[in-house]
Amino acid sequence: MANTEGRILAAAKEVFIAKGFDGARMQEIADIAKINKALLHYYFRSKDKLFEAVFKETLLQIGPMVLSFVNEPIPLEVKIWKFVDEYIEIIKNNPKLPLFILNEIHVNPERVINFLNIGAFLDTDALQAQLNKETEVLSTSRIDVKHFVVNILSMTIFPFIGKPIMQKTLKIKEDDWEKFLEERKRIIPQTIMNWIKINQKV
Amino acid sequence: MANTEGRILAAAKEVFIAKGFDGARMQEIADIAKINKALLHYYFRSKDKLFEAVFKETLLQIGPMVLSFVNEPIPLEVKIWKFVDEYIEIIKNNPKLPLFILNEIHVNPERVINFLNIGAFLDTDALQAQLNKETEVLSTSRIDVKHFVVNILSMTIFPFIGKPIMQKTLKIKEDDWEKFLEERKRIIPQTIMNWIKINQKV
DNA sequence: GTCTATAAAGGGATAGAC
DNA sequence: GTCTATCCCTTTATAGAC
Repeated sequence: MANTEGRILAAAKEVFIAKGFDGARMQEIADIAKINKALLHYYFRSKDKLFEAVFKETLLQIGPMVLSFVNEPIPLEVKIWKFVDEYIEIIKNNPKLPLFILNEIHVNPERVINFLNIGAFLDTDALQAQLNKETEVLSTSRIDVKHFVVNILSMTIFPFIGKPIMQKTLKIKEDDWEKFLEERKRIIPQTIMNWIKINQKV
Repeated sequence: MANTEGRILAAAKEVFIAKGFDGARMQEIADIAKINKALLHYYFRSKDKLFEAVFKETLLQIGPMVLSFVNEPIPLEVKIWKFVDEYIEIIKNNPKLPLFILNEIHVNPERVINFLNIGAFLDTDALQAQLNKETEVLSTSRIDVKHFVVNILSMTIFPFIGKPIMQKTLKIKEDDWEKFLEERKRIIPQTIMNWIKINQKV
């Protein structure tokens, strides 16, 4: 059967993301990987080590992919559209990932803190410079790069994290969720650009 | 000593929020409440029942408080400012609450699904009507209430959920966090209002 | 109501055969 | 590499004294 280590990692990823570290059971991971518990420990010494492998792999997979072009010299508006579009597509394929990562950081910072250097490089100074150039052209007041980044990330990621509540509160049926996400690809850049464009000079 | 049940609930809330249901230990709750494990089971039959009590109480406490004025007939811009301001203040006092609630919904929907009716009433139709009136006056194209609500909630709540990553990526020191939140009280309404104001008619 | 002691089950980890 | 059997610690839950 196809390589065991790969199957274990895939199964572990599935269970850890669905249940979190504390809720995950080695037995369930073994069952899904179609092996027994003992073999888990043969490949990865402990639950901690297995989690570490999964978490590291996940961050390496998702981190750089997204931010690769953020530091590149392309027009601001294009950058925003591209970022939102790509990010939503990626998370659509891994909708539970953001909450999983954020929650593990929360409940056990010590366990994951070592890997947080891996993803998420962002040249804030360069981005702030690009923002300054943009607002200069538009003759509007400056935009703080911190709030710029937080606004975009928030509006892009939060709908996935809060999906059940969003669906309930706003009466979005599961069939309409995909359409809703497509709308957001348009709405988010629009919201950001409009914010920048009429930000009155004081 | 002050009423035991209250101390248990307070201790349980603290531990459940910090560690999640799966990570929480009855022993730790007992220690913090300065009683022994047996007494926990005397007051609340099981860990599940105790969690249920805590979760329900938490939702009841936070849900209606926030949305009480959202359905009221006050000007849109005032409503936005007030909402963001009050919401940020409330979460500042319970910064771990949003992630806790969202994660519990995620890892165990069955356990919490019954209580989700409690909070979060929102008259979306009325709010959509108010938005329509606003864009009519401004002669801009209509705003979808779904994205309106999601945008505001996202930008308000997400910074708390992603605090460690925000701090790291954007180099916000702990001392500056409070200031950062104060800035957001101004930035979020501004972002939303600007979005509405120059949303071009097609 | 509150305690100590202990049962009962769960779950991570290991030994040892093949 | 893979399995079965089992160890042993942790954790929830209960029994029973005071």
